[in-house]
Amino acid sequence: MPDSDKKPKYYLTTPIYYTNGLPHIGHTYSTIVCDAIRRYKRMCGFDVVMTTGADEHGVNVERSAAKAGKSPQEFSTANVAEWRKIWDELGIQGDEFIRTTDPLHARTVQWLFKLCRENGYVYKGHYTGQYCVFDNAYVNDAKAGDPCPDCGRPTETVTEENYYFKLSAFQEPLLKLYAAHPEFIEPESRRNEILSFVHGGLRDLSITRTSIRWGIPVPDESPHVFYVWFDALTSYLSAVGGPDYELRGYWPADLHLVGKEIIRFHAVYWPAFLMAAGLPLPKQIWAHGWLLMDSAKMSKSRGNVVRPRPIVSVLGLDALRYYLLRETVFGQDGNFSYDALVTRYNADLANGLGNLASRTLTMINQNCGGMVPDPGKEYLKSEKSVLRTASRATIRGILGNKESGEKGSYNTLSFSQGLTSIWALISQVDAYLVNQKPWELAKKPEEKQRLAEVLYDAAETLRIATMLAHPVIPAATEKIWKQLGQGGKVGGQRIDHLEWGQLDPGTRIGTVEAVFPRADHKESIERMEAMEQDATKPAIPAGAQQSAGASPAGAAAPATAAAAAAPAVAAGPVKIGIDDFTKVELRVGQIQSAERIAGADKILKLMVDIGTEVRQIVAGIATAYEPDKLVGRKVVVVANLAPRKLRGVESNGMVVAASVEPDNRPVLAGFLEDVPVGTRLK
RNA sequence: CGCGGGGUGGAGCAGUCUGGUAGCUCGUCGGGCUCAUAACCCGAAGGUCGCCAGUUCAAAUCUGGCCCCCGCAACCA
Repeated sequence: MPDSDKKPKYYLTTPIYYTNGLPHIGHTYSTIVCDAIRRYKRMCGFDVVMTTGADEHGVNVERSAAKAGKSPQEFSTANVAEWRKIWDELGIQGDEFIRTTDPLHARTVQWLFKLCRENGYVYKGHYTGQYCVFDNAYVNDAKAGDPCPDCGRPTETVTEENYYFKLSAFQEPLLKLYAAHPEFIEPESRRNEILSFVHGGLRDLSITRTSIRWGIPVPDESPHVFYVWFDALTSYLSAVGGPDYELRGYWPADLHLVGKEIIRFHAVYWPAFLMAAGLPLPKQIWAHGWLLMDSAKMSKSRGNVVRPRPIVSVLGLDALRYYLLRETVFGQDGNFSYDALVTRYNADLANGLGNLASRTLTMINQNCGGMVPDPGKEYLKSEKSVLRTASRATIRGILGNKESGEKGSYNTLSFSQGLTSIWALISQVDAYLVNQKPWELAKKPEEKQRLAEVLYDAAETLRIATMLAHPVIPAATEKIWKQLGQGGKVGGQRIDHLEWGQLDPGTRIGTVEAVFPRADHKESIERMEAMEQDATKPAIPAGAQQSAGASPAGAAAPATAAAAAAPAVAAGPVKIGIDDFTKVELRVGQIQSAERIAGADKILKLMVDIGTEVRQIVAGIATAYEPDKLVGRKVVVVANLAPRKLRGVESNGMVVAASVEPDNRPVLAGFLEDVPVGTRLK
């Protein structure tokens, strides 16, 4: 209502995700962190808008769509629907969901381009690179004559006309920006990285393509289409009104939360585009680290991808949220393992907060007639309660202190620190209860006053912990709030007005029930793993990446299009006919010599006698075999493989080896009987 | 000298910017309590903070050198 006009505005964004596959734990991490910040800011009285979205353009989508026999638009729409459904299940209420196929977004991109161009920061140029005609894509870093890494066909040197953005003109302005606003890039390590990158000089950026069709057209420049980053980054502006952003009043964004792999685009390109267009700059870019899989435990069950659904259905949404925000120091890389997840759940949520709520409220029910006891005005005013002092310190540590200028851990996104302090407070209440023994006080009528004091202290501290934890574990805290007999929603409270003593004596307690039932450690893990496997096997929409080896150990590498050059691996194993197999010429070869290649530690240069000739073959077996020990050994060779240069050395064939988990250690294929060199396998 | 992140009690981590008591969670052992979700509380064992040198009254923390591990990239046709 008119209220929202008065509230200060706060705008934060998740990256927009490349929707070629389904969200995994990494995407979930970024998004949940944003959601927690959003809830916190709401509780501080801000009019908050949080956006997330989908980056739908690019060659990979185009290709996956073709494979699925759909138009890119259809294909992408289906994926986006699935993403939205999952965010919905995860209780992420993004206020805006931006799609790059949205007409408003297209207009915004074109508008931004026009502004940059009018201001003289766009010029026409040429891009020359190695192009694979079959795959319809440029091959990065390939030299003339190199084959395509995807399909092995030769690439062609292609020159295409495109528009360049004069990024080079922004080196000084950017450095000035970073100097004037040290908080612009967080954390510090990332800021240093960007600083040195920009100091090293900036090259102009090609921002359009004529080789791609699935993208936003450049106005009046027919075959030109905008290239990923110019398109994707602009979505942050389109999400809050595009060219008419001033009407909505949310731009500039207060916070762009991104993964560390895409910090450069957000901290360098994006502000440069905006400066060129004369638009206001976002206030802060925060790069979080990656969530790495506990490889030893996960990889044996192949595929390192962990998805949110199984976790949520076994332990609940709050368990996942709590784990993600508590377990890793925000900004650094963290580990994910089911084992740690369940341990955290039981130790902190079930035994900690859940149990405290249960014991406190039960005692009030049993001894105080189900109403918050009244310790009397005098006690409430006095400084006697140790929990009062402790609570105040915790509140202050998390929310900060205006007078002293302390920021508070939530304000610096130090969620793990904030949560640690809340749980330390919870532990103090547990200790307090054991010391004060309210169950004994209850037996002595003369201790009635003391009993009221103790239980009031416990309940009030519980209330404070509940409010403080709410941004991170919204569902459970709402339940406890209700059990405490509090009106309204916790989420609707003003956390910045939180102080000791706001719990009214006489409040009737609600029904007490376990908020976080204890989980059986082993069984929970088994259930989650089983569900993960089930979900991975059958029909995930085409193009979903279920690969074992694709992105780094299933890491949280959300990213927008360009960063996620992840190969769109097609569906499951396809059966081939015998004729396909006979195309492969397998022969017995004998290694005549083997040597290391300078500067390469994984591959060996082999000379292999295959009967008709001696071939030079490069094999990736250096980590498992000593060169000298290979000489004379008989191996299986793919003899008709197209030549390929590896580390500058030409390889004419391939030595067949098993790739043994967990490290894909190569083990050479061979024969028990002696076989003449050159014999064909079929 | 390709880029980056690490090496802190059995495991996983904080602390390092702003030198001065090495902290947390889990696990182990012993004890207590019984209101509570077999929970909670107390205590104990366990660390030359990767190695070497330097600065300093004082170094996990600052400086220099070295070793090792992990991502990315290049090199697993």
